[in-house]
Amino acid sequence: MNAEELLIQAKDSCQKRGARFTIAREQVFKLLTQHSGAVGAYDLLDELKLIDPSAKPATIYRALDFLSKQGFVHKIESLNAFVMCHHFSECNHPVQLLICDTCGHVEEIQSSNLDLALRSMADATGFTISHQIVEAHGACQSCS
Amino acid sequence: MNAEELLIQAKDSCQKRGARFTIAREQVFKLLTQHSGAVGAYDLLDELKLIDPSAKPATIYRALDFLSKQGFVHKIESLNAFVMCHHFSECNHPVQLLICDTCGHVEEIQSSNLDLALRSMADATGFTISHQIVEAHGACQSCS
DNA sequence: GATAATAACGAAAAAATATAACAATAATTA
DNA sequence: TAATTATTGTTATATTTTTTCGTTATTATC
Repeated sequence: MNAEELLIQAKDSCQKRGARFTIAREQVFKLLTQHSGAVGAYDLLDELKLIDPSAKPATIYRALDFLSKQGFVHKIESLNAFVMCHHFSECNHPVQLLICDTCGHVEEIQSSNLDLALRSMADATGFTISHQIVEAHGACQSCS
Repeated sequence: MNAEELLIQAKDSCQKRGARFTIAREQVFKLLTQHSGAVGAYDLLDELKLIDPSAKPATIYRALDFLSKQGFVHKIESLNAFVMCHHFSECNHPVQLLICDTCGHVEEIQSSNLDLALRSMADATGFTISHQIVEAHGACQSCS
C-alpha cells in the first residue's frame, strides 16, 4: 500500500464518518507515510516546520491524536513514537507490532491466535479488554 | 505473596546474584509493594521524600532501573508507571498485564499460549524477539 | 442567509516524565 | 593498602505531553 493510496483511503474514510481531514492533519499524515518505522512527535514537528514554520508541539499532537482516533496511526508506547497503519480499512483491529531495534523498521502483524490467547486469558479472570498493546522488540530478518 | 515475603525473596535473589540491594533500592522496593497497581515515578518520589527529604528524581529512576533489571518491577509503558512483580522468582518470564482503567489494579498473567502465538508469528517473518510488551487495558471483574 | 453552537487552530506556557554530568562516597578486588 | 568499580548526591537539562485561552473556521439551526 503506497502513500497515495493510503491518503485516498484516509480521505474516503473521513468523508464517510463525517470527520474533518484538515490541511494540518493531512500534512502530518503525509509525513508519516514517508516513514517505514517509528517517528517521534518532535521529529515530525521538525519536518512539518519545513512546510509550515509556525508549527508548534500542539499542532503535531493534535494531528496525531486525531489520526490515532481514526485508526490511521498507532502510537508505539515503548518508544514514545508513532507509526503509520497500513490496514486501517480493517477497522478496530488489535495492534500488534514487531519493532526492529537495529534498523527501526516496524512491522504490523495480525495474529488472531495472539488476540484470542489474550482475550481468553482475560475472560478467565473476568477482565474486559477495551484496548491492547502488543509490542515486540528485537531484530528483523535483515538485521539478524 | 505479601510485602514481607517479597522483600525476603528480593534480598535473597540479590545475594545469589551478587547484586547490591542498597537502602535506597530497598526503600523504593518497599514503597512499590504497598501498591496493588501502577505508580508513577514522581508519585514514588513524593512518598520517598517523606522518609528521605533529600530524594531527587534520579534517586527514584536509578532504583527503578535496578529493580527492573532484577525483574522485581515492571514498567508499564502505556502508563509511564511501574508495578511490583509478584513472580520474579520465575525469572525472565514474559510480562503480560491486565490493567484496570477504573480502579487502577494491575494483574500480571502468564499465558504461554500468548507468548507462543507471538513468537510463532515473529518466527514466520524471521523476526527475533528480545523483549515483549503486552498490556491490556479495560475493566477488571469488580469494576465491570 | 443570519445566527448560534461546535470544532479546530495559533500561540505561549507549563506539566509530566526521564536523563546527563560530575564530584563525592562506599564497596569490592587485586 | 592501593586500585578499581559501583553507587549516590546534587544540579541541571532534555524529552514528551498537555493546558489554557483567544481566535478562526465549520456546521447546524432558525
